[in-house]
Amino acid sequence: MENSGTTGEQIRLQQMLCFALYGAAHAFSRAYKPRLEPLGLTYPQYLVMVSLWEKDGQPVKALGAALGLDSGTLSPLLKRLEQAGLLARTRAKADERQVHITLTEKGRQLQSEAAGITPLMLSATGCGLEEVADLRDRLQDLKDNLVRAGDASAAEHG
Amino acid sequence: MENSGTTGEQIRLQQMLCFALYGAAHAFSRAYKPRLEPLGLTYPQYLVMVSLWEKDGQPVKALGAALGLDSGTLSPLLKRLEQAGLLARTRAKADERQVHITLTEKGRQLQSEAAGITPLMLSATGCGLEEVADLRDRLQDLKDNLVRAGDASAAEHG
DNA sequence: TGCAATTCAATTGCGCGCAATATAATTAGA
DNA sequence: TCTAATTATATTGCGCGCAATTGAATTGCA
Repeated sequence: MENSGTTGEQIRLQQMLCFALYGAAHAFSRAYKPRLEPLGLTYPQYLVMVSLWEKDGQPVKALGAALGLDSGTLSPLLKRLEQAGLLARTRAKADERQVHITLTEKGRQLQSEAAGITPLMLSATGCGLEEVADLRDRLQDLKDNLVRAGDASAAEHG
Repeated sequence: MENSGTTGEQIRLQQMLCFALYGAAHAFSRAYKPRLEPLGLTYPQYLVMVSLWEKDGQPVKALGAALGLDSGTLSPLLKRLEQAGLLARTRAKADERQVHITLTEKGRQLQSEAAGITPLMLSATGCGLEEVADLRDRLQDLKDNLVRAGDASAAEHG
């Protein structure tokens, strides 16, 4: 378990990895907030924009796979970014089920406005580059393990 | 910043610590879900119960401080747990502004039903005990740094 | 003592995050 | 070819998470 104590011990919030993760994730979101507010973005919207700056023209499905989100989350979020004039949603001609997300000029320009955020956030972590990279890699492995464990137990039970 | 690349490089989602954290936190919540469903708890509700199992009779304020949540989140959540018969909310006689949260017998009994979850989650992480403890401590430090940075910049700007 | 400032909890409003469902387009198979 | 299954996206409903506001109780200070 995530409780690193002996079997039978009382679980303590402060001992739980999941709670440390929960708190750190929220802390990140709160730390980003005042930096993203001038850009008119929420933190999840910022992650979507980062994904689009990296690869423009993705269909919703691919964006969802990159971000780990489904259409129930992305559809309304993308609608808000479209309303804000940052992107366009266009039905693919080849397959009309797909909607491709394309940045507008305004959406592309936002990248340079956001460029200053990353160094500010790095300094807010109080960590060095290798420390950040190491933590990131550990968290990616942890996530992969949790997902795999979920898949395995789902497979067992039908 | 959290991007460990050279200055001026394109930010990539997969390089960002904040995104790894975001994904791992969601993965934890998803992994807990099938284990908590039989108990009728959501993941945040489970964290509240863990806090109450550890220390019963806390006022809402103290619970919020322990969990990093405010009354806007806790009030409705606690109301649901009360409806489920797991806890009671009682106005403190000494200070009628405070509401103390006390577990019911059913709420206390749920602890033993939940006892099996922790070892299952530990194995789902695919990590050893020291690895889990180390990651937890790093995340707690990271959170503290992010909170401090936020406090500092808030103090600067009034 | 009396009144302003503070504190605690609840409420409102909005944006995720996700399960479940709906709808439309495409593919696969009899 | 005609239909059943699958796929992509959107919608609905509910529970967080948080800012802003409200209302009531308490504290502090003149």
